[in-house]
Formats: sequence, structure tokens, C-alpha cells
Amino acid sequence: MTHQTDNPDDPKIPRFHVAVDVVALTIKRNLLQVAVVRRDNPMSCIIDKSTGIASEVPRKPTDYALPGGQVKWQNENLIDAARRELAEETGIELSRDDLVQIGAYGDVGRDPRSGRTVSVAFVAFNAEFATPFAGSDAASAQFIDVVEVLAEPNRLEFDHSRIIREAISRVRDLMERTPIALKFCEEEFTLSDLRHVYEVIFHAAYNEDADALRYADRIRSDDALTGGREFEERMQLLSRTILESKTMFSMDSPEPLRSLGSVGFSSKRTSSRESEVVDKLQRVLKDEYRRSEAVSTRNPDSARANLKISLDAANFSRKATAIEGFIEEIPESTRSSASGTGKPAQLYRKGKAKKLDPPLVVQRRPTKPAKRPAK
Amino acid sequence: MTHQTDNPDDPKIPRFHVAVDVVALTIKRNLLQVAVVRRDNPMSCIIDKSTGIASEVPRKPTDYALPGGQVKWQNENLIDAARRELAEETGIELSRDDLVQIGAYGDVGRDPRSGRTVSVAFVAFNAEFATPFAGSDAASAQFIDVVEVLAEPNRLEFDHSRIIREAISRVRDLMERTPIALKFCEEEFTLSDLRHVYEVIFHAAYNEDADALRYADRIRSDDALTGGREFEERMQLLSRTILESKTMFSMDSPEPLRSLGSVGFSSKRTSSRESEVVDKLQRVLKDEYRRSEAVSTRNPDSARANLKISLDAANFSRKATAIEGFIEEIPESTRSSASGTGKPAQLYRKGKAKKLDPPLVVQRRPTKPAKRPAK
DNA sequence: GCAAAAGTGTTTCCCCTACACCCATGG
DNA sequence: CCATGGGTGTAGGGGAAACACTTTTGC
Repeated sequence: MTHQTDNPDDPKIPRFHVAVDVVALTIKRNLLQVAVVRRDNPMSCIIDKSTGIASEVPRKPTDYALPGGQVKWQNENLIDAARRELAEETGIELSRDDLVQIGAYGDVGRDPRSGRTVSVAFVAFNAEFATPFAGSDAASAQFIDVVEVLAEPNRLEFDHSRIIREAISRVRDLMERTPIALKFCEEEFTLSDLRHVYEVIFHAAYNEDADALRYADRIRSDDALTGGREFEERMQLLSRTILESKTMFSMDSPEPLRSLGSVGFSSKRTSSRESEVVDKLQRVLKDEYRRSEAVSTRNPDSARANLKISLDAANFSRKATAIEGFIEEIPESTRSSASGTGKPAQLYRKGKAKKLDPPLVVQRRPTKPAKRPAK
Repeated sequence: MTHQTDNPDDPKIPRFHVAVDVVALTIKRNLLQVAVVRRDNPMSCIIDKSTGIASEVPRKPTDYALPGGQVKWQNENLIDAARRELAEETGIELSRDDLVQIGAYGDVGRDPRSGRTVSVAFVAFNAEFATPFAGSDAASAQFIDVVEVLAEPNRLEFDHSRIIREAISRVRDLMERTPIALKFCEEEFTLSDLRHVYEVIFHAAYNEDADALRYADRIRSDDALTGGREFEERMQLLSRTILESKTMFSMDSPEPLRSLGSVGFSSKRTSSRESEVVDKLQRVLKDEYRRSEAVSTRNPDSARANLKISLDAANFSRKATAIEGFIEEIPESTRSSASGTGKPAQLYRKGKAKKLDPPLVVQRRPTKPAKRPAK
């Protein structure tokens, strides 16, 4: 009755399809993007939110899926299958080091087609997926903003939205104690580049309750100081939105915003109320994005733009350089800053450490009241 | 070519055995124990350390495996299969909440028998597995110390030693930010019980480099203060052992102590040198264990014993109670301390929070020099 | 010159550790 | 009455956040 004591060939024991799915992440401008494909099947496999069961429905042009597929050979390791599928469908070729396993997804009903499929999910990183979409199946592959693909009217097939959210949640955890952030950077990078990675991953949009609140507050006060008026208004909207929805894009909940009202809030909110919140949030973020897009278009080489969500640059650089083996200075090398102006920055390359000690804590506490003696 | 575009019934795509394995953890006295079974097959499936390939060899009485087995039905969820297998083989019945998925293990060669098996591993918790070994297959099930089962002469079948180490590593990570520690406690518990859980899980034996060093130092200084002489000697041995081996039971490395010498140490160490280190460590830990065993036998009701590895009780209680929603006081209830002496302790039950905010950090830094103004 | 970014110096203040102290119990 | 464990009070030191300031670039 156990796989230890059973005859593995017992015909009564079912065999399963084993697949892999890849959450390939990259940072474009100020938002996290994920690689998705449009399947060429006329039917999409969409999960019904109330039953949790997937069924085949007519495909809409806004239906996406993660790159992935079945393990093809008896002697193909899971991680190699993931690399192969990613390459086949997007043209991106990565080494084993660039993939991290997230877990297995094998719920009954996650795949409506015949048989039962257990899928093993991986996250994959690259700074700049330079030659994507060159693969054979790649015609319909693209990178898309995570906040966009998770929201209406887009739909993700199977349980892929859950996989994306859990993947990001895991990445956030890894950011503190492992050098995973460097995988989003080029080989040579500045402290500013690195900081930008942390800023994006820890952005409220990819964050859970407490952190979201913390950051919204920080954003507001930052902006109040710099005096941006229109921007502050938008951020206050975001802040209120977060306060109302409380969990926002809670990465751990089974569905986006499903947990709305489940944390002690009066849970009388209807789903129309929920989607209203999503809409607000979407508007705000997309607004920011368009703004940064405009800036970046003016400076096409700029990898970052002027989204006013920022960590303290001075102290971040001290933290990062204090961690033994995290990054190492490249002597006598600098790069002028992305915006063209400002002092050229020191270049670094990745160090030898596999673990960050001390961990790189992005912010310890919500900077409570900014009560400082008025000089 | 992808599971999205493929015909799932394509006969050229292989199907696999899908199994589950359960790492059922409990704390006995001062050591972490894991449930293992002795399979009744005359052959054991043991992985060759150099090739990483498992093969069937004559069974020794010191060969163990994790409880687990194949997913039996088309409509059985992975977590339910894990619960079923655990119940069948050990008699332990748990709810879904008590299992956490660790990941999928599907390396080629991990199972020498026919076909290919992908196994999904779970950790399971219980304070006191009160009625274990009542199940049908349970004759050969037992709990065994983790430090013992991972060392000579014991052998773990398949890749189960790797699974155990990765499971513990994951548990340690979860201890900081989730209320997972409460799963090792009874329904009603004292702060002392809770602290004991943290002490055991963060024990150097289940720890990686930096943490191990930190704790060894702390142990030494603690003991130096209390003046224990014989004990201090043993701890210095442990400390030296750690310094020499550097990674000790590195939970993330593929094999116990495989990473020895891989962190900048002169890697000339032979494997006999490695096993010497293991032996030392084993001696020290088993020594401690026997000592605590003796104490516990005198006080059979005592869930904890007097292992001198301890967090600061006073500050731990403040930290734990400061975390919102972590634990809640049970009014007007106390329990006299385990040793019989001392003031009765306040009882708590688990709170509502799913995340710990702020995280429960066991110790921030290795208390560098204990330089305090000599009063 | 001016704005913007990099990065170092410096100050302030909060939090965490450490220790003292008191309480309640059993022997 | 002493030893032991539970728990609160509190001081002070370390460290991170906040702020100041210099340097270097583009316009």
C-alpha cells in the first residue's frame, strides 16, 4: 500500500501526467513582468472560482498560460524539462542555477482534460531576456505585467494565477536571505540597479497586508516631502485602496482579492465591490506605468524610470556592501547613471556567498510618525 | 509540445508514478524526531553518494524510509494522499492544516524500480503523536531522532535524507514569520513550551553555518556564566567541531556534510576526516540527549529537560506576546512548571494571525563581546 | 549655474539585550 | 528557607534611519 511496499507496476495504481510550468520573471521599467503564452487550442482551460474546477470554455484573446508542458522522457529531470519547455516556447535558454522550484500543483480538477496532471512549478530569472520568442512555439509568447495579467479582463488558464502569486511570494522571501536579487541584474551592475530590484519586488502591488500598508505610508510621506502634488493624490488613492481592501493582491490567497474582508473586516462586500477595488488599483498602477513609460521613451536606454517608490539610497548601499560575499566591487569601473545626469556609479559583480548574513532587510518598521525635532 | 498544446493522451509521452512522502516531526525531550518506517522488502533502495543513483541492495536492520506511497486514485489530492499514507503506516491522523508541502522530488534515478516516480514531500506536525503506530502497516513505524537517523550506521532509502534536511530547513524559515511553532505545542501551552520549540528547532544541530556558529558561541558564553565546567568542555568541542566542519549538518546540501570544505576551506579533507567530524558531533549530541533523558526519566511528565541551550526566557516572552494575533492569553489559567518547582505559568492558546508581524527573530546578532561595564 | 544621482559623514533615537528584582511553588 | 522557574522593570549600548554635505555628471 505504500510506494515502498507496493509493486510499482500494480495496474490498479493510476499513473499520471507530470508537467512543469515556468514563471519567468523580469523587471521592465518599474514593473514585474512574467512570460506567458497564448495556446493555439480553440478552447481555454479556466477554473471556476466557486468550485475550483477547471473546464474548457471558448478561448478569448485575453487568455494566457505559463510556458510549460509535460516531462517528455523517462530520463529527463524535472528542472531540465522546465528549461526545455521554456526554451521551446519562448526561446529563453537558462542554466539550472537560474531556476528555483516552487512546488507541485496536483489538485484534482486543475486540468479538465483526460487523465490527471501533476505540475511542478519553477521560477526563472533573467535580467534582460534579450532573445526571447525565437523558439519554435514562440509565436504567441510575450512578457506581460504581473499586475495586468492577474486582473480583468485577462484570464490565466489552469491554476496558473495561483502559481504566479505563490512564486512571487517565494521570491520575496528569498530576497532577504539569498542573493537572488542579483539574478535580475546584469553581470555588472550598480548599487542603484540592485536597489531598484528590491524596490520593484517589494512594491506594494506584490506585497501582503502589513507590508503594503507600510509602503503606502512611506510612499506618501516621501512624496509629501518632495512636494509632488498630482502624484501624491494618486498615491493617497492607492493608500486608501489598500486600507479598504486590506490584503490587496494577497499573494498567498487562492484567488486575487478572494481574502478581501476575511481579516476582521465586515465581510459584506460583494464581488462587484471587489472588482471595483481591483479596478482602482489597476488604474493607479497602470497610470504610474504609463508615466514611467513616457519617461523611459525619452531615455530609451534607461532601465529604470522615475516611479517615486524608493528605498533610502544612502543606507541601502551601506547595507548591501556590508553583507559579506554578497557583491564585490569592480575596481576602477563606473557607469554613468541611467538618467544621464548625476555622478557615475561604482560597478559591482556578484559575490560568492550563497546566503546573506546579515539578511538584507528592506525596512524594519513602518516609519511611525516622522517626529523629528524641527531643526 | 507543451502540456497546453499537446494531446494529453499522446502515447509517446511517458506517464509517471506519483507518490507522496511525509516528514512527520515531533519534539521529544530536547531533540527533533521524525517518523520512519522499516519496509518489509528484503531489498533496500539506497542512493550511491558518488553517482546519485539508487540501487537495490540487501536490507540492513538500520535502513529506514519515510512514510509515504503512491497516490492511489485519480481523484485523490496530493495532500490527502499524504494524510492517508501517514495514517496507514503510522496511525497518525492529521488535518490538512497540519501538512505543508515542501516540494517535488523527481530526479532520474531516485527510485531504482521500474518506471519513474515523482514524489511530493510534505512536513507534518503534531505536539504529541499520542496514538501512533496503530495503523495496519504500522508494525515497523517509529519515531527516531533526526540527528541519529541521518548518521551512520543508519541509512535512509531513496532521497529521503535530502527530503528530511530540506524539510527542516523550510520549517526553520517558517518559524520566523508564521505561527508554525504552535503546531508543536498542545492546544494550551505556556510561553516556556513555545520557547522550547524554538530552542530545539534552532539548535545548532539543525542549523546552517552562520547560525550554528552564532549559537555555539552563545551556548559557550551562557555556560561560562553559569559556571558549568564539564558541560562547557563538551560545548567547546561542539563549537570547534562546527568551526572545523564549517557547515555541519548543512540542511541545504545534497548530502550531510558533503559541502564540507567547500566554503573556502582547504578542501583536502578526506571522507574519513568527514566521518570523524560526524562522529564527534554525534557523540556530543547523543551525550546531551542521554543527560536530558536521565532527567526526564526522573520527571516523566516533563515535556522538556535541562539541555543547556536556551533562549533568554524573559525577552522571548515579551517578543512572543508583542506579536499581534500570534498567541492569546487564556484568562485565569496557569500550569505549574514541568520540573515541579517554580511559579506556575500563564497558559496561552493560538491566535488568529496567519503571519507573524513583526517576525519572531530568535536572535539578531551573535552577542559579540559581552562587554558590559563591570558594575 | 542648476538639477540630479552617488556616496560618505554624522547625529539622533529607538529597540533589543542584559540584568536586577519580585513572585509563586515544592521540598 | 532555599532552589527553581515565571514574569516585570529598567538601563544603556549598538545600530539603523534620518539628515547633511561633497562630488561629478548633463544641460
